[in-house]
Amino acid sequence: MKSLDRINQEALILFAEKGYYGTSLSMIANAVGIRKSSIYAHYNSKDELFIAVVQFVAGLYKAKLEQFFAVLKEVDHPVEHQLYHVLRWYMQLWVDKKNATKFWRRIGLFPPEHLENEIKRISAETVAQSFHKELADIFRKGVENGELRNVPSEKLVALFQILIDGILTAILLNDYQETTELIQDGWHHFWSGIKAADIRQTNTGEIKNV
Amino acid sequence: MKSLDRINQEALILFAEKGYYGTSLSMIANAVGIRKSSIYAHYNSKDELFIAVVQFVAGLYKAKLEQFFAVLKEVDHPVEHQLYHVLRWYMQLWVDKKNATKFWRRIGLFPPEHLENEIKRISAETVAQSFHKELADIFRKGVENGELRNVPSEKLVALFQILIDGILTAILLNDYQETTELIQDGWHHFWSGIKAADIRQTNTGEIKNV
DNA sequence: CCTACCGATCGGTAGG
DNA sequence: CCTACCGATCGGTAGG
Repeated sequence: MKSLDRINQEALILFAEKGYYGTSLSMIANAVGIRKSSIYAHYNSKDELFIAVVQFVAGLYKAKLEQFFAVLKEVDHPVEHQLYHVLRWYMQLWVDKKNATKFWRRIGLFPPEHLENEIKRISAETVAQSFHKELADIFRKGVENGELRNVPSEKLVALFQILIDGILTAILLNDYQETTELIQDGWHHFWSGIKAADIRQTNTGEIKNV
Repeated sequence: MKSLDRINQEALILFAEKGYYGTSLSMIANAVGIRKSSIYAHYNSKDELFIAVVQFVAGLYKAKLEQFFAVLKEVDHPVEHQLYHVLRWYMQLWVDKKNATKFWRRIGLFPPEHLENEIKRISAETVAQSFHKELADIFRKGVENGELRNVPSEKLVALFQILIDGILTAILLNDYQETTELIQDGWHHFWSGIKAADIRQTNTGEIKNV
């Protein structure tokens, strides 16, 4: 693996675990096995390295997101199944990319303030907007075909985001390894609240895997 | 105001905004208007000051929590109203004590690792356990009197916590000033999912204030 | 990618 | 609560 990639990788781990101010360039260099000053062969400042890591994670999420929704759209599942799979996919991302997720959540909630605007811009342009758009499309379809109650899709996206953030917070706070039950229960009750009234409540929560 | 109180107050603001490593003792001293070394008349180390702030916020939350639930138990509201008021009270705490809430969330999700165990111990002993207990009592009552579906109260507490954390994350991420709509929508859908089946869905979301 | 450095700031101490 | 100071480490540079 190239030295630049190793710097980015170790920087991601350390920034995720200790934050921007809790991570020094010496710590990153030590983790890579080089001298601190060698980092400056690749980046002109700590801020530049940090933003590069932000871009790296944003690009990773963008790729995963596009791939997932492309596959999801190929088959014509009911909205109920589509949303459940979005939830499962999102949480699987946490399991697969813990460092990236922890980093992303940290800089989203508590960014170093002199980089806040740039972080929010990158997040919006690379990930947040398209994720929001894909979700809104699914919800709109669900309202149109009668699967969902007639609620504005913007509102449904906001509610779904609350569910996602709530579950992710629980995972981060309690350091869960096993998230399946949490996701299933959370989904079950969320779906009970948004589905059209003519679907029986006793019929929810029995979703099979793809 | 005493100098010690001013140190605690400015430390809380700075730790909340910049975190443990992003806040230096000089910054705190500057904010108070004293010299850095004067802080050592009150605390023996940065860690000691930080933990004192943790204790202060924990004590604040404990007092608010005990007061709120004492009042809540005086009147015999339906579980639906009780839970909605818990949600409203919790979010009002955010509005009233933004610094404390931001600090509390930061140290809960991303504590400085050498203080992680102590922070979690203080949080559990002072706030988290009793909040959990009060919620479980309400849910248990709701299941017993038939207002709620027959779901273990532990599970209902976890779901309610997801709702709270999801809403709080939305507020922190988007810097909302107006949280009323988010809370009402979130509550509406949460309640639709947990209420007993014989209550009509169209009857929810019309909760009055106390 | 290295050695050798820089001024600034860090948490913390001595002594009053 | 102050002045004066400590060694260690910070982000960053010069020069190879």
